[in-house]
Amino acid sequence: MDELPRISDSEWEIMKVIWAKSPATAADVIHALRDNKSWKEKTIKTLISRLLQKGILTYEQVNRVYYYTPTISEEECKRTERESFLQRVYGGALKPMLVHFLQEEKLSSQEIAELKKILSDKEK
Amino acid sequence: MDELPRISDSEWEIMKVIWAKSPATAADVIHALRDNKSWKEKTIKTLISRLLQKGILTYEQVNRVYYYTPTISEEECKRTERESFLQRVYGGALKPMLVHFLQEEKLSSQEIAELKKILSDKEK
DNA sequence: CATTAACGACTACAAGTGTAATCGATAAAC
DNA sequence: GTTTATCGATTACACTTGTAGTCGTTAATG
Repeated sequence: MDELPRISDSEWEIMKVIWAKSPATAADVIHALRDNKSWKEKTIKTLISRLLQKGILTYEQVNRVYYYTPTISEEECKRTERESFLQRVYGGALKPMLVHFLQEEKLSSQEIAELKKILSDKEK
Repeated sequence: MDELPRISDSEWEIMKVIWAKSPATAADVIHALRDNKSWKEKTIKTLISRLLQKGILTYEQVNRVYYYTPTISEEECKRTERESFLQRVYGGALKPMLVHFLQEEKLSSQEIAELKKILSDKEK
């Protein structure tokens, strides 16, 4: 993969569904998003088409049903997004970003313990 | 401020300069970005105009020199971006996002210590 | 078989973005 | 004073994004 194309906000919604249910049909996606998104079916179809064009999805046709599969892993996309967010908003400065998130958001004490453990492990 | 408009990637570059040097002229921005961005002056002017239109900048004219000032604080914009990133990519799940960042990126042992302290304080 | 329903393909269209160039006014330089 | 250099305002233009609608084919229904 030479250059990974941008995935827009709306496209992310589609991708999250398809990553979760890997060979997914358009109907699957429509069904999965029916409740939390007020998109028309056609809108979802359009987004899927664009993801195909961008090469982020492929499909396999079985009895005239299209099964869509991601060509990029969710982890890879997430990493790209993390990098781009970190760069764009914090100029790449990791610690200040983490501090903001930690101070701003809520975490259970169990989650805090896990994070501390990760940090300790990292400390080596 | 009712609805805060989106700040695009390029616009962020401009804003970072202006936040850093609060009443800034176009020349200041052009100068600050000359090295790491290959934008033409006109491009920077356009971006500044759009930020004005969006109401994210105001200007004060002193002897035909325009001094631009942000109307929104950097912290507020960062918070918005953090929220949007967290929501879009991780569906709002804070801990997994933090785990990814912690595992993937480099931190000095001092930074690790600081983060652990923040976590401990949070634990209360 | 003919009608209809469903699906993907193609078309639509305005707003936002990246990336500038041109225009018009005015200030600085001769 | 006239020319020129600046500066912001206006215009340009293709691509992306959000948000669908229409078309043509084919499958299911009757």
